[in-house]
Amino acid sequence: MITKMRAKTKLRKKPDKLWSLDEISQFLSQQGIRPSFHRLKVFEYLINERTHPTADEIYEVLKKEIPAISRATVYNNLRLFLEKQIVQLLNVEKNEARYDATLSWHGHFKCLGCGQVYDVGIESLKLSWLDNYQVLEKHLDLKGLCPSCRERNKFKEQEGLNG
Amino acid sequence: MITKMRAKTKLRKKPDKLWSLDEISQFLSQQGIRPSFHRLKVFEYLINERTHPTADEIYEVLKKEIPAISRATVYNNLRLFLEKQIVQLLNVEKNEARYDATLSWHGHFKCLGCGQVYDVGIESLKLSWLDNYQVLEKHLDLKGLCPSCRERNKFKEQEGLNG
DNA sequence: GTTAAATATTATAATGATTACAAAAATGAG
DNA sequence: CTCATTTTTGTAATCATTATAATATTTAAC
Ligand SMILES: [Mn+2]
Ligand SMILES: [Mn+2]
Ligand SMILES: [Zn+2]
Ligand SMILES: [Zn+2]
Repeated sequence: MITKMRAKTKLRKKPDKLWSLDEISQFLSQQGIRPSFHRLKVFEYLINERTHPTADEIYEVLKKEIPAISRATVYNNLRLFLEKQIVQLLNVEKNEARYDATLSWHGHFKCLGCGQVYDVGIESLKLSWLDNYQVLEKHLDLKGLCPSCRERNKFKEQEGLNG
Repeated sequence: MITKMRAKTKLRKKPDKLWSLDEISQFLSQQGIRPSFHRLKVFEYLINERTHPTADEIYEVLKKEIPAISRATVYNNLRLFLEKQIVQLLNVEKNEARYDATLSWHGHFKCLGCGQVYDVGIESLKLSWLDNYQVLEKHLDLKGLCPSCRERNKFKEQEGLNG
């Protein structure tokens, strides 16, 4: 009964403690990025929601609180974050750039049913013959169906087995 | 002297034997795809060159031999190949769809210097918590510098170590 | 606190890869 | 050969993103 701790964890999880605007402001300053208001809000969304949003998703959400915000501002700031290397760009799906403020090495799973992008823990990865290659970026991208979408599609799945 | 066979292999390799148009025609027919001439040539390029080309690269090459060919035809046939699942789509780089007729599980390395896309062998990959998820696609995409581009950039690399 | 320079934001135009569309050409069964 | 189906073509449309130039805001100097 003592072993088997750590229950099975959800793949995408909000951070335990949300970042305050003050903390974000400090962090951006440390990184040599001036903490303008819109900029703070874009980063806040990335770091506190962790939903791997597209630029447009961020724009649509922020527009509710800041009706004057421009789509270009969101794109501009995301580009800046990429240059400064405080967020990473995900290309799980073509024509759908998504952004992630988590930089530690992990993979992504996109559900083709609901469209959500989940984090995937990577326990080990062994590659052949990369001596002398300088690896600057690594991306592991999976696609498929999450448990609930799979449940909803059970019928089709079984159909596939026969047909 | 008997051990240590198999010298270090290049990451991207042309197939040992090129496919003839006849063999390709047969293969497409088997897959329920009618082997029109342009279609054959597009697939021939993918299967015999193995350079992970973009649609436009294929178009530019085929145009030399078939001046009347249309860019739309290349796109149409690539889309058909994807639907029929005889090629896979690579999203290593955003806004740069590349196509690969090798379907076995392997990763890709794109050199940021010369732009070439190499195959990477995957010896093992262990993921956490994907029970109940149905994985339909897996992509491992790396970016960096290949040995020769790295050599050419040695100066900059060392600069980075100091500055 | 005014002023001037630097930076950020905005609205809109431009880009570029891909797709949609409709007409023309090629193919194939009968 | 003839008609129906498929393929190809050329062009227009789409859509995410970037470029541009004007306006607004922030910062630092005086
Ligand atoms: Mn992530
Ligand atoms: Mn490959
Ligand atoms: Zn789902
Ligand atoms: Zn290179």
